[in-house]
Amino acid sequence: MSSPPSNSSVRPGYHHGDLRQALLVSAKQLIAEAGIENLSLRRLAERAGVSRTAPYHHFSDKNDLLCAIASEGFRRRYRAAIDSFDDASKTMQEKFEGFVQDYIQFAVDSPEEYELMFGRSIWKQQNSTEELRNVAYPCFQHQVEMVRCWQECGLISGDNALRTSQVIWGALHGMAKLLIDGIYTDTAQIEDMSRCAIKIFINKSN
Amino acid sequence: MSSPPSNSSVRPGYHHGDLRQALLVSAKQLIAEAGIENLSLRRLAERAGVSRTAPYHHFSDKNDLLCAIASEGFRRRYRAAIDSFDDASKTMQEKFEGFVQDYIQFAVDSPEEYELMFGRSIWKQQNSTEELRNVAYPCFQHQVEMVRCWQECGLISGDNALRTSQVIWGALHGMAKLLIDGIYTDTAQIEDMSRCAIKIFINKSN
DNA sequence: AGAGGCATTTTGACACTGTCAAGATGTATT
DNA sequence: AATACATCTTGACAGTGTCAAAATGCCTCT
Repeated sequence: MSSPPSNSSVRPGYHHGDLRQALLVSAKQLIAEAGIENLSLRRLAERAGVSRTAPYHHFSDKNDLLCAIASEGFRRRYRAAIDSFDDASKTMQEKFEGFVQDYIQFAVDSPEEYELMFGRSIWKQQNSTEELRNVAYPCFQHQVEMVRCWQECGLISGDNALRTSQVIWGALHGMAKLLIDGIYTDTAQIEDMSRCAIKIFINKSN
Repeated sequence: MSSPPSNSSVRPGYHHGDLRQALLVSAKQLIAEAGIENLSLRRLAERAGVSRTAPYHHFSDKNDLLCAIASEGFRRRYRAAIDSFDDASKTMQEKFEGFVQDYIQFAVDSPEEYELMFGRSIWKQQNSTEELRNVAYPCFQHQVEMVRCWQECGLISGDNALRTSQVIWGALHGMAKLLIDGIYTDTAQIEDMSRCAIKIFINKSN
């Protein structure tokens, strides 16, 4: 019954101040620690020091919560990708290599967050929130535009940017998934794999 | 309660006939209908006409059941891949194109089964059964060997068969996942995407 | 034949989960 | 101060996977 004082946060208002934010923070923690499948709203509430149903006043659903976390992830990824691509001190090839390596590295460094962002749970059916779509689609779009640039400058072959982008993203996504899902077990090969992928996608004439 | 099975085949245990097989069949049905996340052992048992805990005498775990189903999938996939690759009437290029298209098609046709076979649930941690590993690893290995052949005959570039195979499989897996997870929504583009992937991976000189 | 042995199945229970309906609480507005 | 409102809690329901103990039916050995 009486829950332990539950350390963690300082509560400004007596109504916990900002539960929504606290939940998001705790959720990201829990996910990073124990994986998505081990995230339960009840434990989350307990960790935040509130009752089991308190979260329902800030998120309509468990799915709603997950979408909010994923949205944050996409925002971060998007910004990182833009910053890297707009870095004037890099050549186009360096940008491409950076994109590939950063992508894989992100997935390997934050497997649970990656799983959440691209997993089936939030994209299948009508599960995706409008907020999630509003931040994720531009992120996908940006990848297509980068590929178009790399094609126009001759770094990458092919004429259809969308198709090429789908294949390249597919490759990165697939390798990332196979790695973090435990099918590619040897994580020491990551760098080699990335290099091999880069070599395949870049025009041979360069 | 019911009269003895006067008809049909001989089987070991007489209680149900062959519960294990019946469970596998029902499970595949349920998965195909409602997805993996909606498969519960209890509903499965109910559909098979037994009590909730009966399945536990044929599968140690829910995970054990899932691994058994996935194993079947791998066996089927493996045989199909071998048959296709050993078809003497095909050129090497036709074999490669067939491999790519068949792979994507399999995933799109049986999304739930594909999800189960390559999803994180059974591969993460120590979840994978020995039986599963014994049938899946040769399947993966076979892909590497095919890539080695395609490299040796000059169809595909690169010298390291393992790395190249990882990238190619990654691409197929990634595209498949993005499709069946609902991120690539336009399924009409599947064929175009496959063609684009083939074009990228095949040596330009051909 | 009978009797034990064993695989199979069931009933009951436990600890979880997400989520809804009502009520209680504190804060803000009038 | 009184009222409105957002927030939080308690209680409850229907699920879930899984364990322990008991019941059932078939097989084999003597």
